[in-house]
Amino acid sequence: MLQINYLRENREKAIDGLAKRGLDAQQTIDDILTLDEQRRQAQTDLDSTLAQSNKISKEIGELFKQGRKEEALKLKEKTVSLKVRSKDLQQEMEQKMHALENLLLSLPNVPNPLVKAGKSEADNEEVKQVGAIPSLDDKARPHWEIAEDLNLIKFDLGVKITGAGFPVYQGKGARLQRALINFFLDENQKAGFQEFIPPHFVNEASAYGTGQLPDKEGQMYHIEKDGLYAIPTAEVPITNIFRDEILEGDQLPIKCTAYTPCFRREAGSYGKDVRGLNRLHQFDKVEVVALTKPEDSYEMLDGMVVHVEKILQKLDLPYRILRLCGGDTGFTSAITYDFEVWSAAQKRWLEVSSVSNFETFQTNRMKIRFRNQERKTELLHSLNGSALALPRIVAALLENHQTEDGVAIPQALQAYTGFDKIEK
RNA sequence: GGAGAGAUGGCAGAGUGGUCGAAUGCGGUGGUCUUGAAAACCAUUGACCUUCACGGGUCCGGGGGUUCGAAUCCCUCUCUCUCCGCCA
Repeated sequence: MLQINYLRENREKAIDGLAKRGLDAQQTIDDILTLDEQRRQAQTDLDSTLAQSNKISKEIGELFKQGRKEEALKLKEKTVSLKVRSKDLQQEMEQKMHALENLLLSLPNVPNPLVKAGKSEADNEEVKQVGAIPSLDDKARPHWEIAEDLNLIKFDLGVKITGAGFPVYQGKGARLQRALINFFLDENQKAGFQEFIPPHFVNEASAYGTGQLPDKEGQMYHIEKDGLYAIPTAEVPITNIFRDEILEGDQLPIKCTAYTPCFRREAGSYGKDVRGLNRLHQFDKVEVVALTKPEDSYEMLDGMVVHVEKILQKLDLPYRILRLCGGDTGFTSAITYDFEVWSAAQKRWLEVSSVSNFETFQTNRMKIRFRNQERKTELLHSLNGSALALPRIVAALLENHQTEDGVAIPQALQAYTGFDKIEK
């Protein structure tokens, strides 16, 4: 949620910025500013009404104490009109506040100046591409064939037990999964991210905090009886650790990492490009989350980008980095870098990580603050990224590193898998 | 699942209708003293809204109610603890 202060002072900037998302926000922002004005007026009126009635109440108390009952009862009558008035003002203020908040919630984050205007993924900028794209012959097989053939992943078995999009990993396939999780966590830890194991279900307040609710309700699995949601990413529980907290300057920056399974309903995204591991309802991901002072967040963002790059390099996977255009940048993000690895058999890029700076968009709603130099509370910046999402990494590993009779395991991973190749 | 107790400031813990944003202790910060530190002493120390400012307002788990007035009374929800049952 954008800060009302920011909009008061940066009306033009916000309108111009949001235009890069293809959004004409002028009317909404002007409505917000009007409501803000009205809300503050109602607040001031309410405050002075309450001040009057507080004063009278004290006087009544005083009179009763002195035994001057008559005068007290007379004074009581005066409060009647004040009471009515304060109730009205209270209602008016709340109504303005809700209207204002609803409009505020409807606005996405204002993109960073680096972000280019654009409608869709076609307009994303390629920042760099690293690693040679392997030229496999036409015999190159897609990962779902390799996985089934080598008994690594059973898609049908998942359908039997649960449903489509819930694969079963087995044998070396399961071991590879565990190896990758440990490898990622170790790399993140070496880079200074503290490891967490959070709950895999969150309550409503947490889902609102990171912005899954109210909009993306249909994307989460919901356990109605207990009011809980299965997490779509570790970002949700991890960021919520700090909800309503005021941190001291010397605790910053905060860097966390966590492995969790992620659950997504992916409603409406059936059909193309969802075969095999490309899109699942349950998948594994290792996430990194950071909280920084406002002036440090872009340095942190750059550091996180470099960090993810290093991991991909260790896995010998060709990758490219995209800076998403306005239209493709997520609702809550000010700037997002997507990482994609080359899928040798599908002959296309697969997104494996998304690193974003949310600035104060998340922390505003969650009230994640720190005490600045003047000892005043100030909102922190929040960032997160995948380091990394497993399924498409596995897909790329199987496809890119396939051999005549199996799959070769990258050097860096061998200490974790305990084997250097997978054969039939 | 059954029975009971409770939720107050960073923590501990008073407060059962009026001047209580809230005693006291600990902790934090600043200072005095000291070569330095400790101890001691002094001062200070919640968040939010509003105002150019003075000031005003809100917040004692959440929501609602009674009252001129609620941390204090009533209703309701959530959570925590103790005992019993069940259980990885």
